[in-house]
Amino acid sequence: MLLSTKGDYGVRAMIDLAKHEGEGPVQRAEIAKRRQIPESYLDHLLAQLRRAGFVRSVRGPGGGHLLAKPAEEICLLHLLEALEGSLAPLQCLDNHEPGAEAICGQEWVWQEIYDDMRRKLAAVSLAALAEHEREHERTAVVNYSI
Amino acid sequence: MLLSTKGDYGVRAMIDLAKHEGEGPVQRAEIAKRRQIPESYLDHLLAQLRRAGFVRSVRGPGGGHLLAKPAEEICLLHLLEALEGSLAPLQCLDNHEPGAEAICGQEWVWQEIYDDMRRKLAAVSLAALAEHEREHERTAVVNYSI
DNA sequence: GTATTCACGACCAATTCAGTCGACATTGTA
DNA sequence: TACAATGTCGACTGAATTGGTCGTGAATAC
Ligand code: FES
Ligand code: FES
Repeated sequence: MLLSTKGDYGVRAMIDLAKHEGEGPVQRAEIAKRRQIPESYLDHLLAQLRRAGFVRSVRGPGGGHLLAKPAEEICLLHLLEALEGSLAPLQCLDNHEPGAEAICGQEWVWQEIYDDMRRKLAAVSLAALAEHEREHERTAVVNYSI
Repeated sequence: MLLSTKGDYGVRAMIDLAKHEGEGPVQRAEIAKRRQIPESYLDHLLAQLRRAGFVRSVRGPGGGHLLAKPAEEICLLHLLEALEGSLAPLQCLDNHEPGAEAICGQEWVWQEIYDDMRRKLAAVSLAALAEHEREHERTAVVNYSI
């Protein structure tokens, strides 16, 4: 498993914020309910996202959480790296020791896969994810109404 | 981390066997030394690989381990899945629950990355890995001799 | 000043990782 | 036949990670 629930939940929460961009703060309890995340756990994730500069939070009545920057400027790669640390499929791709190739001749395969994955994740913005979800909702409704 | 040391060590061992294909059994101690794997741990991995049908083992003096089928017919995908279980980057890609898209709109991204990764791993055979390593050895020697 | 909301850290149970160890089975050789 | 070399198997373990819960406290709108 490359991603723990932390990454998954964190992205879910961010998609939720993106879908309510420009509508003022969204409360933790709302996100937790809509995205099926334990609220007290979501607390930690939002804290992490806030420290990483993706989220801005407002206290007091009517408070909640908002995107700290436009959804178009947040890509899945940076988001997940903030939540999960490195996404490297193998330890050695992060801190590469010289001479490793001699004892383990498979790094080239994984390096390529890793690069490819990062490229793909970098190409997906939060705005794209939110739009994709809206699109999905529309087709789901259509299917239901038939 | 998608792969634990189990997968990495296991593949290292298999590459070692592939490089000695046709030369009779290779002993655990040799593999462990060459590939820097704790020998008693390697024991478990070889057992797993044997149960999965990739390795044949011979007991007694002069015994050891060999590939159970030609190196060309063993691909990295099946090998790693035997060692690690599923390689899915997220739980939900294995046992997909209906309705998940409504609460977590990112599966499409990961599904694509996953499919891509599997395709790449399936395209790499143990023979290719062994050959790649031999090639690397040659260029390393050349570099050293300059 | 009170209700609402976020902020932060302590704590926890379960699981997985990365092994180690010891007893045992098999087989080639002297 | 005895013995040495080798693989086989399962029990056990310490450390880390995962996926949370809970309680206290701080900010702020009203
Ligand atoms: S040590 Fe890097 S792939 Fe094995
Ligand atoms: S539940 Fe599948 S990607 Fe989030």
